[in-house]
Amino acid sequence: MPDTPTVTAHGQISRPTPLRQAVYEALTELIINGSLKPGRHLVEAELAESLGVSRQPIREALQRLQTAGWVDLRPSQGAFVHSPTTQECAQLLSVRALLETHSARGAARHATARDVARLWELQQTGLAALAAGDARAIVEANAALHGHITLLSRNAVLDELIPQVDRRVRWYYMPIAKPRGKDAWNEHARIIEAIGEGAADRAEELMRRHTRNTTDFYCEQIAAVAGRDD
Amino acid sequence: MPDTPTVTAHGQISRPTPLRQAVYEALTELIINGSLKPGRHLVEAELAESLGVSRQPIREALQRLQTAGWVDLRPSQGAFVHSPTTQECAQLLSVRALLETHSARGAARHATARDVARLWELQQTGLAALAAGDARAIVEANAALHGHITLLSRNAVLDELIPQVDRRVRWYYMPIAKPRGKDAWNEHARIIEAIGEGAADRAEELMRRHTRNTTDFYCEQIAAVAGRDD
DNA sequence: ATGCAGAATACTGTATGCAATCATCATTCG
DNA sequence: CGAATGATGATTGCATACAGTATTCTGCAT
Repeated sequence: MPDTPTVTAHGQISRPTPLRQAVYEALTELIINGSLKPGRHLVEAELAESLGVSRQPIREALQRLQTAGWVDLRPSQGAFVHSPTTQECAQLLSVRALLETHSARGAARHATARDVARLWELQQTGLAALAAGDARAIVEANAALHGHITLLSRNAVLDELIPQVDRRVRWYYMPIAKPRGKDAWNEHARIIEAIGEGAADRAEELMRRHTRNTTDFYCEQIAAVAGRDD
Repeated sequence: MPDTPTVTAHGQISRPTPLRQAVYEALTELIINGSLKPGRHLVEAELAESLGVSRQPIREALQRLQTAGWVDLRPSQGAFVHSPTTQECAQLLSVRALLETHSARGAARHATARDVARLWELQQTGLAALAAGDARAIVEANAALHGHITLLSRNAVLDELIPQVDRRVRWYYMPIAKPRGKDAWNEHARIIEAIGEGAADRAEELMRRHTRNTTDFYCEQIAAVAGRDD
């Protein structure tokens, strides 16, 4: 994909994409897909050369990666890919549950018919991915759906905070996406219905249960795995 | 104060503080105390000169300031001090309520006697500031108390997220700190009691009411002011 | 063999310079 | 007289160079 100016879907004019942004996206991708493993020392000069840019945009991207929780930045030592603990994953999921529950309520209050139609489209995408058994596509569709619900909540603060939590959850979520899949997408359907009817309380409660189910499922899976090698 | 390595109170060895950190703190201070007003264009070269450093640390600090919500960073145009809308303040307060409620529950479950004693100390500091009528000190003590509760929740994710929300709330909160004061600190006392007894449910509920009261109070005040000049 | 001291190396932190981009203002044409 | 257009100055984005610090390796004494 060339870095020439492009036009977004909304007809917005595109400012030339800063390199630091491209670097940020490239690095998150490398971390998510496992090319850069947790704990690995990220040397600025290496990254700069392999991505074909200077150290400056690398440094700026690393700053953002730190606040997003992808890397740990230790003074005069450099950047290290963040190593998640199972404890942290559980905390991340529980915080996500809080925030998304709140956003479901907001979505139910603000969504238009058009918005809801879009949610059903995303739901279809997810079901297709589930049928195809593509874990990566499932996780992506899941993130897209949840992200759109957040958008519909019309809450700028949530919209800023949730991605920070959610993208990381997405990372940890990958291994359990398939087994959890069927139930999760049934729950999605009922949440969308509630949003479509503007039933704020019901949407909130359904989302609360949905995220709690996901959290529980995750913890069980982890416990099962931990039991094997402890 | 020289920047030679010193030893902190916890016996930790202090890595030399990067300039970007100092710049970050200096700029937040300037924004909070009003020297840099919302909407103002922050020119890198100006800041660099006035702080006596080069543009590089300034740029890195601006990156962090953006993710923390203090400034808006528009590509190839530079940084602008974020202009909060009343709507955004309300959203910020409601999200803070969610997160702090959750952290109060965690604190009640994990706090030791020593931790609780520390909370009472902070409470005393707050009462003293209240008696002195020093709005700035009140806000600071309030932030310190809430921050310590978050710490006690032993939840790394909350500990990372709440400051992002809380520091901004602190900013908006300044004007209403005094009138809200008395009630707020009474509520604090009961929350601390609940934490001391390890009563998670009660601590959670008290915190929920406390943050809701604060939110309501803020909205009323804003409405009153808006009524005047609309 | 083991622990320690010191030098060498590698990396980060900071400063500076140059090119690309944007906003502003004067100018010209309808 | 107003609007479109081109030139100019200011500012950001990126690259490179240098200084300070941490880590590692080697050699030596115990």
